[in-house]
Amino acid sequence: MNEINFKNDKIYITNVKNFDLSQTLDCGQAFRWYQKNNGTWCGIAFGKYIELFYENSSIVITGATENDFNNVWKEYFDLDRNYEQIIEEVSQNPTVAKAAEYSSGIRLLNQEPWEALCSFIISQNNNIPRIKGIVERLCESFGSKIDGGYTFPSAQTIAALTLDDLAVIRSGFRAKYILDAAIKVSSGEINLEALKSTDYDTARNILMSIKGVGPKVADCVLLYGLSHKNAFPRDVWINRALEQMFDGNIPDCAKQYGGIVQQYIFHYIRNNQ
DNA sequence: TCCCAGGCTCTCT
DNA sequence: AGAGAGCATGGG
Repeated sequence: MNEINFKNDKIYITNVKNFDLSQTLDCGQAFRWYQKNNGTWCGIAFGKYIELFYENSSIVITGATENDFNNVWKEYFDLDRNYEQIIEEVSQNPTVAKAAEYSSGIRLLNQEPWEALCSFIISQNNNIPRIKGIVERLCESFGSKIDGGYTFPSAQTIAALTLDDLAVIRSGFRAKYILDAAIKVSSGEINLEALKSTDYDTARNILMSIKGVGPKVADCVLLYGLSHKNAFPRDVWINRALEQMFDGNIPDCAKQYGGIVQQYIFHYIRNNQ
């Protein structure tokens, strides 16, 4: 099991398995992490900015207090989940084993529900570099300035805007979807937190009542923002992979940890044609 | 330049 | 219920 040490304003994660910074922060599950020239990863979540890097085979976090770590980052980086055991289980399928081996450093981030919803609405019919650009403009335009960058704007903040206001982020036809989501969430019509403990089918249908949210975006929100690890988002890449590697069917071993298997396959196919 | 992107809505059968 | 066009924008 990994051990955590707090020393000189740094947090050391040692003996952690299945946690590769590049794989985890740049695999298309979150859009606000970037790497400096010196290799350090930087990003903002839950209104807080941190940096991460390697030091003597440990992962080091700077910019976070011990309370931040215990209340936010430990859960965000899914540090209590045993990925080694999950990989062992799903590797009963040799094709999944290949994808899991290739992607074994990915941890599923537990992101803020509203950020996940907004980000994956933006993701539809879009490419990852451009998604990042739109999300960044959204934060710079409407988030709060903190050391290191801008926070992700709240649903309340977005709900108060007009389509003209949103034109600056250049999200195209998705702007009206972002607005509808913001209104439904900020008004309380949809309680995202509550959907964490709502059964998968019901939560998925509620999310799909938002304009611009279909099966795929709903599954991404469930998986990345609402702790439903069985959700299995199917995008063009996954459909391509399922066709090429699994005869078009989701492998049986993906029932319990569907989303984690999905992420392994997604990362594998994107980096191997 | 042209194709396509972590899809969805709307319309027409 | 299922198929297909259209959608805003810009990265590669």
